[in-house]
Amino acid sequence: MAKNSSVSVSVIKRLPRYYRFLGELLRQNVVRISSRELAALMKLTASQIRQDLNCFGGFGQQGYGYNVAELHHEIGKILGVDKGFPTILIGAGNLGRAIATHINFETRGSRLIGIFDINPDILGVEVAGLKVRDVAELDIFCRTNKPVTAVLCIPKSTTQQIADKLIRLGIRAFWNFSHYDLSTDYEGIVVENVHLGDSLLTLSYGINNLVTAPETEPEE
Amino acid sequence: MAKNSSVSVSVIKRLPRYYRFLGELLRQNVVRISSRELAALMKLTASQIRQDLNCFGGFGQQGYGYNVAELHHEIGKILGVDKGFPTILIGAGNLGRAIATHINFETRGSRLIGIFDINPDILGVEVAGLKVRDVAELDIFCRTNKPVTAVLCIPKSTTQQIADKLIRLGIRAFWNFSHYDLSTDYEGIVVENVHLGDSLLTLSYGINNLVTAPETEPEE
DNA sequence: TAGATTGTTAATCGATTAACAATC
DNA sequence: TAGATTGTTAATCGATTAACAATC
Repeated sequence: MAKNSSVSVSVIKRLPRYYRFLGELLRQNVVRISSRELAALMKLTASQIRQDLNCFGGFGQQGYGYNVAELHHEIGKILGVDKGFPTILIGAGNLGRAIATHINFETRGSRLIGIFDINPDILGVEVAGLKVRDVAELDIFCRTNKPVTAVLCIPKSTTQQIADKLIRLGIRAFWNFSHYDLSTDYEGIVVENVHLGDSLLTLSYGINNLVTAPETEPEE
Repeated sequence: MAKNSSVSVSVIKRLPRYYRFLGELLRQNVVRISSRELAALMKLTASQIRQDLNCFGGFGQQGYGYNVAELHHEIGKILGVDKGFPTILIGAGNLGRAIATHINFETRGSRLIGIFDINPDILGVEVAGLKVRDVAELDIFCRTNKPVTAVLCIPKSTTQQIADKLIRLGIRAFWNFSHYDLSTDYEGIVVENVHLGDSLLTLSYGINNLVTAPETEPEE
């Protein structure tokens, strides 16, 4: 059943996308789908879909395909969508506040239970239904509420130091938006570095190359 | 010189990270660095660094290594960091406003020149030094100012339609934050789909697996 | 049963790593 | 010159795709 030991990260990174597409199909009341049909929809190969799903178990049925509701549910279980891991957010600046209000944590395996900042001007302000607390309260808050995940929306200069402190306080997962590469190989700690700046630069490369070298073969 | 035809996306996605680390070294007044030293710093192999850089040309010198300032500058040129591609942002909700204020477009090849929304309550509000305009003005604005890039911070239901419209208005690049997969194979259009929700779900998977199956080999 | 489609093994492709001759 | 380190070719590794027997 649980074959999920050492599934490659390429596969894991595709799971949320499968989950999204299956959710959409479910909303459209599609009952069953074959790997071929799903592949066409998601612009993948049917082979890849079957390989990916078989890392976790045989969710399909020969001659029939996959039951959409069941597959959606199973992938949700693998991702832990309703685990509601208690989560805190550090840094209630522009980005932090937007993440807190814009992201639907509840449907993505998490539950936002605390927001922290150092800026006195912002303490007590309500964001996403939570009052912004002083980082000085972090110790007592973590001991009491045992958050598992920390969302970091803080300057790169303080990230490593805050991360170390949070690990000592029992945090086991980081969703890191700071411009700092948080090491991904702490024992027993999971890290998602986001890097929006890198994403924009990748786009810039694309534009630059579109304009600079549009013709692969000059015509004369 | 310009060997950059058909560089693999794996390599391209690493360029912004090289650029970041080299920028940091530059700030620390490091003059030269070998692929081995840089590899240790970035947790890559020296081989990979040399392979990656040689997709674009020989920036190093045998027996010496790489000049930090020069390499930083060259990668910046490849990424188009100072091209200042004119950019508009559609959707001035929580996320849109945070992106507008939080991202340093200027140092990442872009220049934010317009922000648009449909919500009458928000029109005219100043965000990142720009007054939020009505999407009804999009046509005239694009004809006048010829933006190249659009940042999409809009609901998934409207994304495809807005993207089609923007392509007709001359937009050639999308930085898409909506929960909709914008097709990545329009001819002559570049797309970066961000999907913060998928990122959070990937983290959730990680936590779920940390807790569910921590021991690879049970001890008895 | 016949048709369809999976689960899974084998073949291919691409990306990463290792090795080393070229050269500063 | 000798030592160091690149640029580049060759070897390895992993991920994707193709093929097909199993089976619903």
